[in-house]
Amino acid sequence: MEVRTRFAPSPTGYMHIGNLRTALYAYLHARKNGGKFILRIEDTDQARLVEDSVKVIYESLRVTGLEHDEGPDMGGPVGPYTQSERRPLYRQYAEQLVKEGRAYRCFCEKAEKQEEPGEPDEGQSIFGYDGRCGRLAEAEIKQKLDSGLPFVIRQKIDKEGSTSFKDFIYGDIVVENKQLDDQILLKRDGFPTYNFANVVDDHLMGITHVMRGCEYISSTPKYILLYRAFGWEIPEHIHLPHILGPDGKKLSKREGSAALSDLLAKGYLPEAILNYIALLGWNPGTEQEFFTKDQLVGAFDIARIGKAPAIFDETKMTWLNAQHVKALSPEKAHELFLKFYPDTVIKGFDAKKLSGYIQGKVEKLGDLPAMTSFLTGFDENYSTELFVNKKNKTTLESCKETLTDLHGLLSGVDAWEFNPLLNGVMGYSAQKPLKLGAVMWPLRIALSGMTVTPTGAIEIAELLGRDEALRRIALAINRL
RNA sequence: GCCCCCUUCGUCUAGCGGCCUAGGACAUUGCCCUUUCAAGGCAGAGAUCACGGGUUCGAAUCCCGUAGGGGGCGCCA
Repeated sequence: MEVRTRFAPSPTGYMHIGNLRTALYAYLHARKNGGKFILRIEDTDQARLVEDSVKVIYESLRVTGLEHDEGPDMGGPVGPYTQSERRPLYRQYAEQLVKEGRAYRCFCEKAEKQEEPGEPDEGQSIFGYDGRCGRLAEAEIKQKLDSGLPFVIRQKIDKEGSTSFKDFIYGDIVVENKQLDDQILLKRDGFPTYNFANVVDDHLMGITHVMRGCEYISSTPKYILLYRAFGWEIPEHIHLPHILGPDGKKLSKREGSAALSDLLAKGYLPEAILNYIALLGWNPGTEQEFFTKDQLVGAFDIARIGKAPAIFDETKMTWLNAQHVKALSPEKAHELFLKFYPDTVIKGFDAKKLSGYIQGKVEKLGDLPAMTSFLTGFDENYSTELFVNKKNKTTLESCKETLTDLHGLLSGVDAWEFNPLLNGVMGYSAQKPLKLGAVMWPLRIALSGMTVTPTGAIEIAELLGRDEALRRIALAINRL
């Protein structure tokens, strides 16, 4: 049977990284098995519709390359793929259950959820519905209906016994039926709840593997009861452990890494993001950690998904991102860097050359402005203490001497290019004699005013150009 | 309150009864390289496998309990 997975986000306005991972796994599983990856929009909450948020979903899938085979934008054999357009279907199936006595109309007042949970009400549970409308007599129902009372449709759950299912990750899950609520299937406004729509749609759309966050694991028995009520085949259920923030709590927008857009803005490569989140809860069974998207497709296996929640560690993602940056072709890297360089760098310097020099050191593209600040934002008041370096045995005095020599030497260089510059400096260090590091250190400090730079002294000198480089060296000599 | 789930270095993880003196990666520390600080290479430190009982010749691996954490109990998804 063809594998069919789906990603079913609700349009909230941003792509949560946990949801993205769910999409990734569903995508990988479908691709790995030559199946179909379907996009379904779950917009059944009319009160929460966010303008343009469907676009965010399309855009997120596009930039990460998680292309779907069927969806609202391209159609497919089991459309429509937007739940708000499937309302008649849900009504039809809900009515069918009512007719069969597996669901009933409930005329009760809306039980507003308290915003502040506070102390749970003593005694009477605020949890669950007592099922009273399920015991209404035929005549009462007719009378309420005739008087135009609004109603919802609730699933009728026999409180005897228990219901179980086998989760692919978590194994057998058994729940006493008395724990199960007569959940609402169809809301007062005629829209289905998630609880109902997901079952109807997953079945109608032929989904073979239901992948979603493990917050649904407790309600899955209710879905199982629904599948049984309809006599539908139960798909494979694959509940995924959560991704947590550094504090071990839910990954929140405050961390600045909960949304895909945040990560992209910081300059993480889409492929690196996929690579990193794939490893949060899954491992290939080998020691490989660097994966392109295609390599993930090849290596992915739902059998190797773990059970424990994972903490999102931006440090490790940064490292992985650096690996992906290194793997880029120089042309591609430069093209991407261009989007992050300040205008002053692009206009004032050989940006292409710069990109080539620093590619191996870029961790995330958002660091580029700070990394290149020494070019345009040279701070002439840098501390002269920077010149003192134990390892290279440089002192303020030695640096002054070296720089004075270098200034004279470099002034005479014919072509201000990497090789002549390097040869000049190397010749000087050999002749002096001084360790190359002892020469390079003061030169680099003088040119950049920084102790750590994204590239070496010669490269910086070349990028700055003769006049500026010599000016900075002269400045350093004066200050020493 | 009731129910479900989870628990191996700081973090991501390997491990599915003997290969474990618990392996790898990030981070951290030190060394090396000397066409440069960095990057790269190498090495070290870091986990009484949450805790307590069992089962077994043998347990990180199986069973039970405890604790801690997470999730669910919405006319949200």
